[in-house]
Amino acid sequence: MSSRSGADLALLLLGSYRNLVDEVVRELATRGYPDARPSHEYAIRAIRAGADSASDLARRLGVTKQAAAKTIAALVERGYVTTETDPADSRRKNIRITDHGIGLITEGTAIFDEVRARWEVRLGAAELAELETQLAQFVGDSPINLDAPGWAAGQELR
Amino acid sequence: MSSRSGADLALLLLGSYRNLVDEVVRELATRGYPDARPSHEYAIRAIRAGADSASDLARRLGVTKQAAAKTIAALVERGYVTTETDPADSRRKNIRITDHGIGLITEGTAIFDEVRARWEVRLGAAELAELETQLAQFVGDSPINLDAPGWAAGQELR
DNA sequence: TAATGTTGGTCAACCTGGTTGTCCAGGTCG
DNA sequence: CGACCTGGACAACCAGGTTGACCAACATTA
Repeated sequence: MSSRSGADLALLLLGSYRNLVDEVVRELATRGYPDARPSHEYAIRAIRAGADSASDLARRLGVTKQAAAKTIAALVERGYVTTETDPADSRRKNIRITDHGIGLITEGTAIFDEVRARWEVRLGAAELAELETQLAQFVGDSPINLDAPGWAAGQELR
Repeated sequence: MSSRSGADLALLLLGSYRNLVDEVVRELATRGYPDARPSHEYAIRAIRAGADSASDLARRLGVTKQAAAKTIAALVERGYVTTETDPADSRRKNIRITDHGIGLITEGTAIFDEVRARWEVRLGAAELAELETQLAQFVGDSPINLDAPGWAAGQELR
């Protein structure tokens, strides 16, 4: 017999995610990245991981190339990346991360880890590690590619 | 030292949520509710819990009343609720849940619980319960009202 | 080499689920 | 009565996706 309902579980998962991410976005804003959205972080990470063109990024993010192109446009606009046509293949536009972009994911990573560390204090290291293992099980058998958080958009803070 | 990064933790939480909800939506579709979105479920639940007008629902969901009105319009369109102006206060439009709407949350609840039960089998009842307790801690100290999942929208399955 | 196919990018239109901002009709209260 | 809430609706907008159509550039192969 369940102490909680499945619907509650969903809300708990989503709520935890929102808490974590909101905290990061909020903190990022105070550290000189006021216009950074979660999706920007994920996108820049994917680019750094090797997605050097729009189509590439699209595949890696699991979204259409049009969506990826929009994201890239936003990143360019905010100065996180630059693009220039590939000299070897003039169809491609190579993406390069700027120092500002590097700064964003560096700070982002740090803040994520800080928040996680706070959770660790509250929960205990072993417990948090186990929680992560358990979550990984749920995600692991997923048809969805975890490297593809197209669904990672999130909304603005209220 | 963390075996995982904070950013990974975020993805785990989001991924688990997505898995759970996608499953429910998918199953709901096969049971006669092909156009049901997660937000519909949450909204109907809120209505059932006492939100009998648009402004009411807005407050309960933590969104603007315009957003709530749009949601209600969608629910009406799909036949999950009906509205009629309050005889006592002709500004208000009282919301009533139809049988179809009741069916939706009944089935929805059942499916949520089924999926949770599967997770319980995989993890063990005690472990899942503990996981929920831990998550509740993260959510518990939140400024965000858990009864207000305005951020519960989610996207279409791909 | 020329024809055919594949790939990268872009434009345009649209959808969902939100947001402001403005406005008014209907109640409430002094 | 007039001065204020409050419920609802209209319009415009935004983010982050989606389809669909299309073209230019590279790749392949007869």
